[in-house]
Amino acid sequence: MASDHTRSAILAAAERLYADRGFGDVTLRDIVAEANVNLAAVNYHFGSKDELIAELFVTRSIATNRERLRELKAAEEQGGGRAPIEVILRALVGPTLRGCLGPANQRSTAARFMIRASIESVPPIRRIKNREIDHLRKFAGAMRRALPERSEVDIYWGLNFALAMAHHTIRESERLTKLSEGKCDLDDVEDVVARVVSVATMALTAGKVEAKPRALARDAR
Amino acid sequence: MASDHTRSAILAAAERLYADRGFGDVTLRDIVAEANVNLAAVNYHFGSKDELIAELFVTRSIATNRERLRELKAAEEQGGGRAPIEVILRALVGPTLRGCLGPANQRSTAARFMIRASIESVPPIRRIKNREIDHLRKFAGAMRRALPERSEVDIYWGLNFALAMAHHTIRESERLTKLSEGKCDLDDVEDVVARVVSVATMALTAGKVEAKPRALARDAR
DNA sequence: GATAGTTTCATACAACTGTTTGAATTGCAA
DNA sequence: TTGCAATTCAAACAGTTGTATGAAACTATC
Repeated sequence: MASDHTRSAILAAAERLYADRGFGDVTLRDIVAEANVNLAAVNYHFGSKDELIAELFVTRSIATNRERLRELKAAEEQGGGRAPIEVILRALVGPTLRGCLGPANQRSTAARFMIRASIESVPPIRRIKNREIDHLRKFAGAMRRALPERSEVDIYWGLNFALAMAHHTIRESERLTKLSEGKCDLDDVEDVVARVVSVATMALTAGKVEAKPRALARDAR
Repeated sequence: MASDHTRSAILAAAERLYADRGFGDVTLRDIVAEANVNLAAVNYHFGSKDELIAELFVTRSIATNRERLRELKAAEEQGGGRAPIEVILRALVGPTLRGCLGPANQRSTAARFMIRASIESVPPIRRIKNREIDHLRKFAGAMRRALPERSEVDIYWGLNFALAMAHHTIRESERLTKLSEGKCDLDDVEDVVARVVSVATMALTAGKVEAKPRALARDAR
């Protein structure tokens, strides 16, 4: 077992480099140089480059998913098995947005890595993403419970659009800032979350008689 | 000038291969084999691999942009310089969705190539995408004219969300089909367009007194 | 039909990639 | 200390990549 120092030095260096420069032009030699370890160490500790990338991604990925499910479960328990749709959506997109947006200087390496992973989809990561469906199904279930009168198709479309707005905003945050000449403040994460949740909620409840007219959910939770 | 046959054979072969297998694992040697031309032909006719990719992308890209602007202009002229927001949004997302969705067997190579370009963002393509901002500004302008009482920030967010839903749906169409077990019909393109436009419209008009209560815009245009 | 310009071709190049090897070193238990 | 396994290391390997070269084959013009 030993110190494990080399192993974690590689992980840290790889995450940092991938976050900064993307998967495309970071080689194993760059990583080992940054980590101050020998080239062969990567294959010794991880087996292959792809397995290193996969380990980085799954680690961050299950952390996000756990956070999502924690919020969802708390909300459903509090509501006796049925949570308001806004809160479900917030549990879905909140952790990702909070992880990936916010002031750049205080954005964690982990967050920047996940942004990269979302922009440049590299094979080992794509393989893992495909297994995320089961996770999403749990949210679809919660949403169905929250909106029992809504058709399943509409639920899935709402889920799709919610993820769309969250991921696209992360992925294209730079362009949105430039396009809006800074008027859209991507650093105000809670505002972004509120906007996404609000629009997704409208998408899911439009054309229905609402139990109670809701505010924009800007200050929910 | 000569026949230009080699040049277009390379373009066609490259587009086909990139569309099918992605940028990641298609080499120049694959392309020239598919095109039945010599390896050196690519550098002779295009200068470099990146310039070949760029030419493919800009060609398809300006075609889409032209189509978008044509629809936008037609709508604004018909409305005396101000088009309804639904029509503007339809001009924004319609061409892309129509180009990239629909029954797979009748999906053009060009469309499949653009989907790839949207999934795997490779450097030469990323550079071009960054110049797309001017194009989007024209839509932001039209949207401002359509919704003069709306704040600029809201306009940009609405634009962002509209693009988000369209692009994400294209990019993750496979996953949405799987997640919904086929219940979401991605082949019914006009339904997808209507859904995106409808949600984006709600995002842009919510909280305002609407001139007239609108239907879901499913049959607009 | 010679000439000049364009295009094709086989081949080589140079660089870089992830991975493997086998010896050296380290750390720890007996 | 001795012995053994785990780890590190320098070096090489094998493969692939995009690109360059210079001769050959065309093509059209005069």
